[in-house]
Amino acid sequence: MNKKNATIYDISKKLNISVATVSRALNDHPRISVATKELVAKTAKEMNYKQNNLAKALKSGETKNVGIIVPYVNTNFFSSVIRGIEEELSPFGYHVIICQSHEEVNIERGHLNTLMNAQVDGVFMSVSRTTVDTEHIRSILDTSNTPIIFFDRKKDIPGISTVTIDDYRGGYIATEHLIREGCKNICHFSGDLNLEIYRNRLNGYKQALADHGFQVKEENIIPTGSSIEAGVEAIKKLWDRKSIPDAIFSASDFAALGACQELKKKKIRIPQEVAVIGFSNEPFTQFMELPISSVDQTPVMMGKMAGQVFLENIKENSSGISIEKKVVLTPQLHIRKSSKRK
Amino acid sequence: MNKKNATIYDISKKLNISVATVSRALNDHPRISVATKELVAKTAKEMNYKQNNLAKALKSGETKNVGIIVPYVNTNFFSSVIRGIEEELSPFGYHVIICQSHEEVNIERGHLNTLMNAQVDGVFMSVSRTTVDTEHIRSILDTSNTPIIFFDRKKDIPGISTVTIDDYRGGYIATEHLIREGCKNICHFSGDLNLEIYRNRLNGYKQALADHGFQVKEENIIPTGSSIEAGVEAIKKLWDRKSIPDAIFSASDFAALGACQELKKKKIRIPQEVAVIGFSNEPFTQFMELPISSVDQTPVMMGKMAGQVFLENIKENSSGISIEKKVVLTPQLHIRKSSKRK
DNA sequence: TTGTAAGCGTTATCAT
DNA sequence: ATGATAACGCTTACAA
Repeated sequence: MNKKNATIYDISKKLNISVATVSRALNDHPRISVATKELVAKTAKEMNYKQNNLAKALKSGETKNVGIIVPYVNTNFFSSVIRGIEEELSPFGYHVIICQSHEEVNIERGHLNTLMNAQVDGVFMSVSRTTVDTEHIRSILDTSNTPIIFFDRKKDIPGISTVTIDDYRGGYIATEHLIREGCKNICHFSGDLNLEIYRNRLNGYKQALADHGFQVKEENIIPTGSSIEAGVEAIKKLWDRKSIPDAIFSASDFAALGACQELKKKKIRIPQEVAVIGFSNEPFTQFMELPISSVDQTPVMMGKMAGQVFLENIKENSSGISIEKKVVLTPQLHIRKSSKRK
Repeated sequence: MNKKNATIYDISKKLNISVATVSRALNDHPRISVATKELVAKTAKEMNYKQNNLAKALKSGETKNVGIIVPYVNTNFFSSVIRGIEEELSPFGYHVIICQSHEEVNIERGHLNTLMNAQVDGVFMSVSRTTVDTEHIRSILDTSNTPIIFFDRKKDIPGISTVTIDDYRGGYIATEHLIREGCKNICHFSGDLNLEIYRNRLNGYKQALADHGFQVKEENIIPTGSSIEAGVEAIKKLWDRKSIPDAIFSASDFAALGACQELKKKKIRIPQEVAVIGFSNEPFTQFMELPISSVDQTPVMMGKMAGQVFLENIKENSSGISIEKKVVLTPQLHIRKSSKRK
C-alpha cells in the first residue's frame, strides 16, 4: 500500500476553492480572509498535508540546502566546523549536506558536481591534500553564482571568500608564552612546510623569537610530521645530537604528545627541563596525566563565521553586489601543565 | 549579471530537435541513434549544461538525499557513524543531510518535519535524551513510506529497523577478560541505569561473573556518571569504604580515565593492583601514558550497516514488501596496558 | 528513431 | 478576496 502525500490540489478540491487560494492561505498572504486561512489550515492538518519543498525549490530556485566538502567528517576539527555551520544556518531554514573527499581531488570534483546538480545554495569546502589544479572549482564560479566558501584549507581563487585562523599569530603567541615562562632555547617541530598553515606557524615562531631578542637558529627547526611517532623520532634525533632544548613548540598536538612520551622515557622532566606546547587543542591534550598546552583553532567558531559569510554573500548576491571576504580568526592559547614553569 | 543554467530546452532549440530526444540522449536511452547521442553530449558540454536534479526528483519522487539526526555531530562516536553512512551510500548517488537535535526533542521534531518536507528518501536517527514521547516519529510511519532507521539510541517502534551493538556482550567480554587476567574482585561503574544500553552492559557483567563461578555483590556495582569527575568520585567512595577492588569495568571511558587518575594519586598501581577497562574506545584511551583497555562500538561499521539496511529497505519498498530489521553488531575488545597483568 | 504533450507540486501574474 | 493559468526543468507514455 503506497501512501501518497496530500497536495494543495487535494485540499483545493475538498474545499472547492482554487489551488492559488490554498497556497496563499498556507503562506499567510495578507489578502486572504481569516476565515479561509483557518479553514485551510484546519483541513491541511486533517489531511496531513506536508509542503513539498522540492516543488517550491524548483519554482523559487532556492533549495535551502548547502553542501560541505571535507576530507573526512570524523575528526574533531572538521566535525566541529560542521557543527558550527549547521548551528549558524539551521535557524534560517538551511540544511547541510556532507561529503567526504577522502583527500582525493577526483572525489572532490565529483562531489562538487553533484552538489551543483542538486542545486545547493552554497558550498563550503576545505580542499583535499591532492587538490593542486583548481579548475573544477573555478569553473563553478564562471558558470553559476552559487557562492563557494573555503575554510581552513584554502586556495587563492579570486571571488572566493575564506575563513581561516591566523596561524602566524598562533605560532607567535605559543612561542611568546614559552619565552615568558623563562625558556631560552626553544625548538620548533614544524609539520609539512609545503602547506601554507605550517609555514605561517613557523614564521610566527621566528618573529616572536626575534621580537624578544633571541636569535633564530636553523638547527632548532625540526621538520616533523603530524603523528605521535614523528614526535618520538624528533626527540630521539635531538637526544642523539645532545641538543635537547628547554622548550618545544610543536605545530601538531600529536607530535607534541610523541615528544612528551619520549622525553618521559628519557627521564627528562616536563615542564621543568623541557616545556612543551602543541597546536590544535585536540581533546586528548586536556585528558593526559600531564595535560599538554595547545593553541586552539576555534573550529566551531570557524564554522559559525563561515555560515555568516555565506548568509551575507546570499544577501549581496540578490542585490547584485558580491564582495569577497577574508575572515581570519584569532587562535586561543590554552596553557596547561606541560608548559607552566611558574 | 545573473548566470542562468542551460536546460535541455536550450539544447533542443540549438539543435532543432525535441526536448524528449535530448533527455533520452543524455540518459543513454537505447532507441536513440549514436550520432544524436554524441551530438547532444557535445553541445551539452559546450553549453555547460548541468542536470537539475530538483526537477528530476520532483518527477521521479526520489531525491537521492537521506537525513541523519544526531544529538551533536562533533563527537567521535556520532561523526564516525556519519562517516560510515556517507561512505556506504555515496557510491549509490545518495547525499546525507545532517541535523543536530542538541538533545532536545522539540528540535528533533522540527528537523524530522523539515526533512520530510525536503522529501528525503530516508532518515537515520539516534534519538535525543529528552525523547520520551515518540509520536512525532510514529506519525511519519503512518503517513509516508519513507524508511526510518534507528542507530545506537533506539526506541521500540514497530516498523522501524535498528542497528545497535550488543552491549550485553560488551559487558560480558570486558568482565571475562578481567577474570582471565586473574582478577577476583571486579567492580562495575555502571553509568545511568535508566538507559537501556547501560543496563545491558551491567547484565553482561553479572552473567560473566556468574558463569565463572563468582558471586555478584551488589556493593560492587557503583552507579557512576559518564564523566572524568564521576570516575574520580567513585574511586574516592571505594577508598573511604576501604574496599578498593582488584579490577574495574567502567561502562564509560571517561569514568575509567577519572578512576585511573585518582588511583594514581593514591599510589595504587595499574594494572598490578587494580586492572581497568572502559567502554567506547574513545581516541584518547590509546594515547595515554598508560593506555586504557576498552570495548569498541565500531561506529563506522554501525554507519555502514545502517546504510545497508536502508538500501535493502528501499529495494523492498519498491517491490511492496517491507521487513523490519534488527542488526546487532559485536563489540570489539581492545586490550591495553591498563588491564594486562600477564 | 524521434516528436508531442502531460504531469510532478508549487508560486506568481493576471484577471475578476 | 479569490480564480485561472503559466512556469520552474525534467521524464515518459503515446504517437508518428
